Order: sequence, then structure tokens, then C-alpha cells
Amino acid sequence: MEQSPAQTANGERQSLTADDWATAALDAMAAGGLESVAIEPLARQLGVTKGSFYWHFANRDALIRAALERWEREETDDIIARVGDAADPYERIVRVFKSANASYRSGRLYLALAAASDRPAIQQAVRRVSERRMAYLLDCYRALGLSEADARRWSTFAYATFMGNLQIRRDVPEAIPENQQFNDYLRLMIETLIPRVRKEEQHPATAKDRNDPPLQAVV
Amino acid sequence: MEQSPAQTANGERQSLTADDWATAALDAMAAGGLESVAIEPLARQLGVTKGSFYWHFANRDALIRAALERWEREETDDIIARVGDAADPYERIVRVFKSANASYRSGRLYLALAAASDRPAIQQAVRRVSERRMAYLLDCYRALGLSEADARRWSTFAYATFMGNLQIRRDVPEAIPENQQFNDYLRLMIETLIPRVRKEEQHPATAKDRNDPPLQAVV
DNA sequence: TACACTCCATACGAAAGCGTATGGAACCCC
DNA sequence: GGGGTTCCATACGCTTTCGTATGGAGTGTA
Repeated sequence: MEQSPAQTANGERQSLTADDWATAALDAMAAGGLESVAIEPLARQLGVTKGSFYWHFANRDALIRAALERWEREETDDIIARVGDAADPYERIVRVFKSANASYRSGRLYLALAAASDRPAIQQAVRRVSERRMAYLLDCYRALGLSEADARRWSTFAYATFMGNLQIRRDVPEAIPENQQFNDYLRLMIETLIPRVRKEEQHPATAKDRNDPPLQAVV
Repeated sequence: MEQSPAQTANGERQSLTADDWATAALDAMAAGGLESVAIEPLARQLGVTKGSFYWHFANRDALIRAALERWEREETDDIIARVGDAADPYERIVRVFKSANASYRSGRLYLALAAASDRPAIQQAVRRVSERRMAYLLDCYRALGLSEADARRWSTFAYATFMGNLQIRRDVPEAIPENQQFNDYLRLMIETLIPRVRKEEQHPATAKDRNDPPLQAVV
């Protein structure tokens, strides 16, 4: 399990960067929570000693801050950018739910960070990420033609379901079906969580018919 | 914040029990996660020293096991027993969702325990509790007259939403509305998550009409 | 060759937590 | 009032981790 970053495959010297440490910290969090982010174990895992760490960072808190910034940036750039360029709000909501299955690590990471409820810095980062996701969903539901109040309820509802699936996948993995069963499960959630809006209530830009595409398992 | 259990109000001596320690351990978990369950800090908080702890328990693991047993028993007895005596499956599902709002501590405790993914004993207890809850919901949906496959999908869906609401309430509390807004939110989820079953598919025992009762905020 | 800079190893002290050993106060029982 | 039991205090050693101090190998560079 130990790496030896002082030597690459071709035998040249290779130094660690602060970002390498932040990545390792996030991996440790996803695997064992915040308490797993310990300097000396991480150093052993990276094949160096503490001396390396304290050259790149002032202390453990600085590492956690750096990892948190990196996580927040990834969550914002990646997830919403990967999903957000679809014009159809229906399609955007569908992709949000498919992405819940796509990145296993991302879900575990969110849950691990959210569990560190005694660290205000982490709590605030988690809050910002969640607020950003919920705002994105809220926009989708507004674009569907819902009223403000309805869009707010539906988006919170959908986000709760999204988060709960992450939770179930971690705590009771077999409860989430696989393959074709999963497609059926996904289709049920999507069809249920995207309400039918009456024509007269609908925003003109979203009034086009939609032919629900066949769902495919996300590998 | 410190207690002095060696003296009660009337001045008599009062000893701690193993259950007092288990309760304190659960409180610490709900507040700060598993790493907050440390013997010496807990002893200080209880107004005693380690000597007391090591008389009641062999070691820290034994305390965690005892706390876990107590938690699992409470979750099983309390929640399902408090909800389960209604005959109407519709009403039972409604009560499950209302109970999510009822006990704040219970939700935090579940999330804190579920985050200890590196402790197999905790992971298994969390899994058993979740499986039991999901089995309860599955029964409810079967009693509504759904097919086995549909009941499985709907119950998993509903449980995910239930768990996600706990998560949102912890991470972004303002996102969960209050008072009348909450009632609307609750009603939306309940009406959405309880499908209408066609008469010919319905189990005879559940074919009676239901008049949806007005929802009331759970204080 | 001399010097500086980068990156890391090593050694050390301090603190916190776990677990053990042992003593002691209070109470019960005969 | 002697002895046993219950419950806890105190003192100690061990381990882990944090953080610091310092040296040193490698690389550029004048």
C-alpha cells in the first residue's frame, strides 16, 4: 500500500506538492472520516516523513483547509458543469439523479465531511456545497414552469431523495438495485419527482413536448 | 456543564451505572461523532475519573458496544412501536415521515453512527436498523396493494427521502421550511410518495376509501 | 568551487488518551 | 468491630500524534 514518490518509474526523483497532500487527505476522509487525516500515517502512506508535510503546510488545520477548498472547487466545477449544459430542465434533473450513482467516492466524501459537525469551517463548506446544489435544482424546477413556492418544495424534496440514496448506498448497499432493476428504480424516482405542469401554468420556454428517453445504467 | 453525581440534591451519595456511561457516550456521539467518545473527557463531564469507568467497563470498545446495543434497542422499540399500531398503511407511512421531524437527537445520532464507516460493529448495527426500517416501509407499501417489485421500489424511494431530510436538516437547516410551510412540504412528500393503486390491482383488505386527514405540525 | 534554495529525514519535547495497579472511603453483614 | 464488597481516586507507563529544530542530500548557479 505504501508508495515511494521519491522515485518514479524511470528512476528520476520526484517531489510531492501541497496538492498531493490535499488529495491524500481527501482520500483518507472518504475512507475513514476526519480522524483519519493524521499527518504521520499520511506521510507513511505517501512514502515520506513528517518533514515533508511541515515544509508544505504550517499545521494540520492548514491541510484540512486546503483539502476543503479543493473539495469545494471540485464539487462546484465538476458536478454542476457536467450536468448543467443541457437546455431542458427535465434532462438536467435526470442527470443529477444519474450522477448520484456515477461517483461513489464523491458521495462518501460528502457524507464524511458532513459528519464533522464540530468543525465550523467544514460545516460551512458543506453548507455552501449543498446550497449551491439546491439552488441549481430550484432553477430546474422553476424552468419547468412551477410557481416559486412549488419549485422550492419540489427541489428540496428531490435533493432529499438524492442525498438519501447516497446514504442508503453507503449503509445498506444491497438495498439499491442494480442493472435493469436500477433503471426501473431510477425511472420511478424521476417520473415521480418531476411533476406534470398544466399548460396554462407553464412558462412558454418550457412548453415543448418531451419524449422521455430510455434510461441507461450509469457505469 | 459538569455534573457531580457523587452528590444528589438531597445530599446523599449516588453512584453511576454502566447505563449512565452508555447514555453519555451516545450523547457525545450525537454531538461530536465517535471520536468524542473518549473516556477521560466523559469522566470529567460526569464529574468522576477514569477509575469509575474501568470499574464498569473493560475498555473503550466495551463502552461503544454497550452504547450501540442501547441505541439499536431504542431505535427498534421506540420508532416502530410508536408508529406501528395504526391499521391503515397510509397512516403508518405518514407517521414515519412525521417522526423524522420529531426527534432531533435521533437523526443526528444515526448520521453520526453511520459515518463511522471504519468500525464493522457500528456499520452492522446501522445496517440492521436501516434494514428493519426499510422492511417496515416495504410492508406498508405491500399493504397498499402494490406488487412486490413496486413495493420494493417505492419503499426504498420513501426511505431515501426520509434519510435525506434528516441530512438536510443537519447540514442546511433553513432549507427545511417551518410551521405551515413545513406542513405543505410534508403533504407534498406524502401525497407524492404514496401512489394511487388501481382498484383491480389492490389487495382487498386495503381497498377502503381513505379521507386524507389534515396534517399537523409535529412539535 | 562556493553558495543558496528546495525538499525531506531525524530527533526531540509536549500533550492527550488508553489501560493497569493500587489504595481508600462508604456501606453491608455477621 | 473485623472483613468483604462496591465504587471511585490517584499515580504510573505506554502509545500516538502534533509541532519544532536541525541537519543533509540534491540541484541550480555564479
